[in-house]
Amino acid sequence: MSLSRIARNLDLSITTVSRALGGHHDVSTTTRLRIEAEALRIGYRPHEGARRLRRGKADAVGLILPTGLGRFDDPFFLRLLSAVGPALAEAGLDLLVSSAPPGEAELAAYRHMVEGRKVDAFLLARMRGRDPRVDYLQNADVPFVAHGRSASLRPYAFVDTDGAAVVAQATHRLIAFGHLGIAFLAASGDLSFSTAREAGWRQALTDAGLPATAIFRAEPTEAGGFRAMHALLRDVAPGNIPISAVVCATDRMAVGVLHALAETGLRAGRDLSVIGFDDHAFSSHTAPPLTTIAQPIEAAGRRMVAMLMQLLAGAEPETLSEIMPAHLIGRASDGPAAETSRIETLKGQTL
Amino acid sequence: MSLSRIARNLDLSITTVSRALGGHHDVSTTTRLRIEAEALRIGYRPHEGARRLRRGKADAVGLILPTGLGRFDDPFFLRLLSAVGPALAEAGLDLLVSSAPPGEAELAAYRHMVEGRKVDAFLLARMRGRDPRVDYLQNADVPFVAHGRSASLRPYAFVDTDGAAVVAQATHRLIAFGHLGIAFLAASGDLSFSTAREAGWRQALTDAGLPATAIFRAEPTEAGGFRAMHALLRDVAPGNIPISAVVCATDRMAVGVLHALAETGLRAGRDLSVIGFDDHAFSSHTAPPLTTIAQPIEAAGRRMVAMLMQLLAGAEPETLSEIMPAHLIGRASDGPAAETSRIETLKGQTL
DNA sequence: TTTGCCATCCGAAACCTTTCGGAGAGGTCG
DNA sequence: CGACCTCTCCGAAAGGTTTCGGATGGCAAA
Repeated sequence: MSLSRIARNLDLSITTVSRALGGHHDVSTTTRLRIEAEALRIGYRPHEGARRLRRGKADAVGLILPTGLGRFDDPFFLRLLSAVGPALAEAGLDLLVSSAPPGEAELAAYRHMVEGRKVDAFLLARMRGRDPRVDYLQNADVPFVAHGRSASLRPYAFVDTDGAAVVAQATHRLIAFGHLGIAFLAASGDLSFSTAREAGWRQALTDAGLPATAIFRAEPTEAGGFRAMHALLRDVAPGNIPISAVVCATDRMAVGVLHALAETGLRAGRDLSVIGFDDHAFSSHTAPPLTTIAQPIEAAGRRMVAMLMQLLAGAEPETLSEIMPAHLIGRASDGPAAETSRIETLKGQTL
Repeated sequence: MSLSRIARNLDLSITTVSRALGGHHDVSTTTRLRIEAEALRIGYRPHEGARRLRRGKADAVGLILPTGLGRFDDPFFLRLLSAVGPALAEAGLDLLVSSAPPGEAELAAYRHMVEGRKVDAFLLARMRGRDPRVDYLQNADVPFVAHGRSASLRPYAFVDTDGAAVVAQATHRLIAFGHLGIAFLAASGDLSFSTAREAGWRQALTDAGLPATAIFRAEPTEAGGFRAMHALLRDVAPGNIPISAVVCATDRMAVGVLHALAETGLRAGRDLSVIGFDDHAFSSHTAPPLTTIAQPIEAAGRRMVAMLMQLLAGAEPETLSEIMPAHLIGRASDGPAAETSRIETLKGQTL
């Protein structure tokens, strides 16, 4: 099971066995062959732990899932994991996963991995506007690649989706449909993906000379979307909804919005247009099927791993960044604004 | 940063420092205090890798996510991870995650972790009827705890949901509603959770003297449920559906079924009753809100970790098992069978 | 013959921890 | 005074790997 065992069996030194198996040049072909045969015979596998101790590297990367309030379900992370796992494995790196709610516990989880030298680097997901994880890791001089941007003094390596551009595109689609009161349902919690998407919505409205005032925010879950839309509908006289379309920061929120509409007897896609973001598996099976935006999560995960390898090979973080395009998928939850709806909209612009 | 550094600074031996920090008794209080102060001063943290090498343990457990065909979204795994992560961390164990599609690649992933001595044990999820992972791990003598049961010669430690009992209960609810043609939509792929749930459905029908013939199967995804229901409706004359209710193996499938119904103009809960399983976050926001079954995933995850600790402490696998109850949540996707539907049902029993 | 070079091999240290088996000092007891 | 015990401490080995700095022997060039 160990180098010493092979060395003993073959009456060679441990050094020679190590160098033979390591593919170094100063071992004769005959010896190398003998060693390889013996290694195969006894089923030798290097002891990763010993190797890592000696090399001073953990050969592992950490990923700490930001648990939400209450239940934690977001398909985003699973899709990221399923792409990142194999890519990392291929590079010979282990993936250490933990989870913690943002806050002190989260930083403690990072510290735990860093101080125990369990990982060489991190993968960060779901960036926040001002992200304490970035500060900590930069200070501790631990390399990392993030999915998403956040405000930070020093640049870092990241992959991001061009949320602003594609949401602007989606908003223009609504404008072309004749909508005038187009709201944005933002995610609470200073999440940068939401900020970027909101900027796209704002830009599109401004470009069209429309006011970007109808913004409301909620937890980025189905329940959050439901509650927000429900509150909006409740506070307003029936038939007098101040908006005719809503762009949601996530598909999950859009599902909640759809539900709130259905409950009030409003038809999504006709009485009110709804657009989501993510194109999760359920999004093509809602009622009506959700018009949404597909972002390349799996590709982003693989790209993040590739960047991590470069970082570990000594590349400078500021040279590593990529913004990936997302694309709109038109389904049935949006459509032309009804005449009445247009009129109501003009009346009730303030929200 | 290391014991030797403390020892050097204090002019003591490494042994003494190790024993002081390890809480052994043969160190004088004075020395212990000096050592602790110095450790604090230089910010000493034991090197996990070195400790593990010496102790011959990895202090880590593996979890390999069974990637599905195509996209991999199932909220189940995320909920499991978010419970398992903190529980493991508290026990001082790391969680190594990877992902692989069932088959040769999956076994290779397990072998990779076992042979590289990266983990001491595994957590298994989504058991299959005849599960090669169980055989491999039992042969390799690696401890593990599974979520779900599977056919195996030797017993193993597991936590499972009592899917049969609760699905029987759900089926009885449908029977009480007057349904006579109650179908089961099973998950393809020899998944044991589906088999158990199917058994519950069968049992309830048999108890009620109803034939349990209407079973069809599909991928356990929204698309799978949609396609299956769509095919069923397409092959049948309108108004002549041979069933009036369908119990789905998972919520995701139920969402697909709901979609297929909506597309055909059928009203779930009135024309056809639908019951799911899992109570995922989106399930209370479908149209109509889904009647489903909540299973304690987070509690199961914590229980699995507790069992794992016992296993690592030397407990015998056959002494470790727990079957957890699940409970029905009545919402709006099921209801009394319509008169016509009852009649049609009697006509079209064969499916 | 000396010198130098190449190919092949190896001892020992290092990575950091834990632990076995003492050792020395001081006290107690007969 | 010697035997024995307790308290406190430590050297060295072990865990498995990598790697620095040689060492040996053979052979060709000078």
